[in-house]
Amino acid sequence: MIDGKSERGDHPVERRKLRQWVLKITAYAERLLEGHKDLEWPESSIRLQKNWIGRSTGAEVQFRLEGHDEILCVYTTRPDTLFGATYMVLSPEHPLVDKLTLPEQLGDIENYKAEAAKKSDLERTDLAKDKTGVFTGSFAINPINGAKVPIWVADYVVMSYGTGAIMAVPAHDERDFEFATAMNIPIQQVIEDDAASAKNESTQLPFCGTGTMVNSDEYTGLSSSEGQAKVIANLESRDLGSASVQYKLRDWLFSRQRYWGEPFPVTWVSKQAYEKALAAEDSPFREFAPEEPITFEEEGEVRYALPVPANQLPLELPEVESYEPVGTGESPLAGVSDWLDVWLNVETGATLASTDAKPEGNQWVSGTRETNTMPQWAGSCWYYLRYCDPKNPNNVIDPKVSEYWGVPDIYIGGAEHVNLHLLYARFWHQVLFDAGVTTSPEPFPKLLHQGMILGEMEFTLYSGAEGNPVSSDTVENAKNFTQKSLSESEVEKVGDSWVLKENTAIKIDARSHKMSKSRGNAVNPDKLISSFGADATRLFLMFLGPIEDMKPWNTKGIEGVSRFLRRLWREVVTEEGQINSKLKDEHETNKALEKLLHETIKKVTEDIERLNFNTVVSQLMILLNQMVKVESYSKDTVRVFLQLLNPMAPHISEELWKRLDGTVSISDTPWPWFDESKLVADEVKIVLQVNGKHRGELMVSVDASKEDVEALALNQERVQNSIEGKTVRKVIYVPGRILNVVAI
RNA sequence: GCCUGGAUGGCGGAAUUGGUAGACGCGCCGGACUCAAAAUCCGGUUCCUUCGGGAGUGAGGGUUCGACCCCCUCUCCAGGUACCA
Repeated sequence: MIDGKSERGDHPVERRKLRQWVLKITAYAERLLEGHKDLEWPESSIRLQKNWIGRSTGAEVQFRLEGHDEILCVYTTRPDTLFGATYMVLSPEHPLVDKLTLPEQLGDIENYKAEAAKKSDLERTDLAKDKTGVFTGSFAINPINGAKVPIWVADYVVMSYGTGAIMAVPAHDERDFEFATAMNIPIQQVIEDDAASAKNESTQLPFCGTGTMVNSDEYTGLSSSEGQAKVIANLESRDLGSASVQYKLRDWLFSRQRYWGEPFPVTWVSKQAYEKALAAEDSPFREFAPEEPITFEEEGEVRYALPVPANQLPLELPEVESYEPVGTGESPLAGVSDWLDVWLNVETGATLASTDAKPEGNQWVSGTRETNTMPQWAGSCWYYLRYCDPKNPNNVIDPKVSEYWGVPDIYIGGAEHVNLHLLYARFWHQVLFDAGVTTSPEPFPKLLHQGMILGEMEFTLYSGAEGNPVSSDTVENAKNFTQKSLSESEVEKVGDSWVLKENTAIKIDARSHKMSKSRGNAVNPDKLISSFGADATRLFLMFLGPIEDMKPWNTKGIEGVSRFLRRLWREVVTEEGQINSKLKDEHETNKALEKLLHETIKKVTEDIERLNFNTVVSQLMILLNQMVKVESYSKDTVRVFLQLLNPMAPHISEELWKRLDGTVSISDTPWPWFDESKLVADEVKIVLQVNGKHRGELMVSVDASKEDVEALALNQERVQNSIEGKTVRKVIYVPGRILNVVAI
């Protein structure tokens, strides 16, 4: 939406009350938080969901109203600041606003409400700079000390959180402080900042932390946390409040006013029809009927939501000529009258189009189908279960099948899904778990966010109106300058910045951008595959860097992995298509190569487990480089190499495997194992340091003692030179790694 | 504003437990092969250097025999989020 108009088509946008369906995700808020502890997810993603669910603890406090019988209930996380409540605020939509508005304030309040209604939620928060509000003329009584506090209406309080009303404590809340200052409302300090007091300073208001209570009668001197408990206890004893937990999470609006999407399996009927449908013991309607009927009033008549019985499912969308809106804000389905209006048999559930004549018998009643449809989440929240049992006509998934397959081992997806899909799917899964459909409590035990691949590095030169080049660090708004993209040969790096070669005073903007159509920097994988093959393309994507990182693309880099694969091919197959004669039938005899092979098995196995694919590729390159260097090696060594490569480059590894007399497919062979004993060398390299500085290295046998190594080290010329004229104070020896001589 | 990541050669990155910083690859430089090119192979490639060394992982400080790694302060970049009482 831009300036009150839709971005597409420029239509005016307005808010309208609509009948909607919501899923009660708030009932699972606690479960969704609780479940986090068993998830192997990035810390930051768990934190994101936690913040989104937004659990807070505090108290509901009841304020009596002067001259009214109603009670004004507010939610606060800081009952310890109750003595500092110098005014109250109602959200403009709060139901008590009209009642509390005195006649002389009526005009102002009405105007203010109208203004607030015009603003979208976004605008209301966008215009957060200056606080606005209007006094109602009424007062509330503070339950803790009987003080009379004025009641205001302001849009910085929203109806959808807590009770839609607050007690305002300007001394200890930034927003209230801002508002009170603007409206000239008294500010009463009731908490002291302990850190400031310790330094003999006075508390800087607004002070929003916890501290020591002051100006609070018998509570003065208590810590915030003690005070909170005592204030709540006091209120509870007088039935004027109670401890309370609130969530930011709202119930989930699950209906859409469009054609596409699963229609809600509900028929709206009269009260008589509804009761009749549920009366019979064996009624097919009973299975899905809610405990309390769901109703709404339409043109003075109350309509009852009768669930479509199982024998009528699935309810499918009607074939229609047009998906155009009907103009009322309802779904296009509301215009498909031969689908919309039905004759319903309240005993059997049978449903006929209303274009047919009404069948005989008083068990047939008229009904109207629900026209809202479901959002795409209706499918995306459980597909991973359904994939395991896609043809099951009776259930989402057979619980036995669910138990066999379990849930996805790992979910790889963007972080933008954390507060949408991943939260929604967890909710659905928990509901299905409670219903006994699935046997695992959580759908995605392990989560990984892959990083985005950016376009190639671009060098951009900015020029002013006269075509004069401008240094990029002086450019604040790029739109005011002409941009020219430069090739790498026109720029060079000086210090930390990229500059123009011909004028090194001009800095160049050098960065990678998101791949996008508009920028034209997208890379077509089909082209890569046709030039380099699918194996090289896969391998390069993995070689680029850590999977979670955002990385710039560099098409030239694919040459490297392509060469690696071609070199491997040449190692195994000669130009004539024969197996290379350097590959021997006997077991590996080259000790050094065998050691490297086992190191590679270990590293590849562990790195795949950790999803460190880039280092898997590096390690395989190291091994191949060594194989190329030596004169000959065993076919077994190549076979293991191919097995390790197989998950990364399945085609070439399978082909070479077959050429090495592989009878079964390489992917059916067991993963190679490494022999710990093959990893230990007879000799190890010890790095020699003097005062932490590298001063040479030494090969010693693995079981050399500290004394032996020390003696050898002190014999080295470079070591001697470094300690000349100094006294050796200490020698630190890390077996197999390092010997550090500390000399002063 | 707040929260979360991150910063290492010309570039992508490696260093998994505090123990040789720059693995592996790209690019670049030099050479071999070739009539030539492609392909391939060999050598070099952090910076400075008086060739002994010295400096170096965004900046500054600290802990340690030893710090890319731990602690403090700051800068920049990326992502998320915002009247939630």
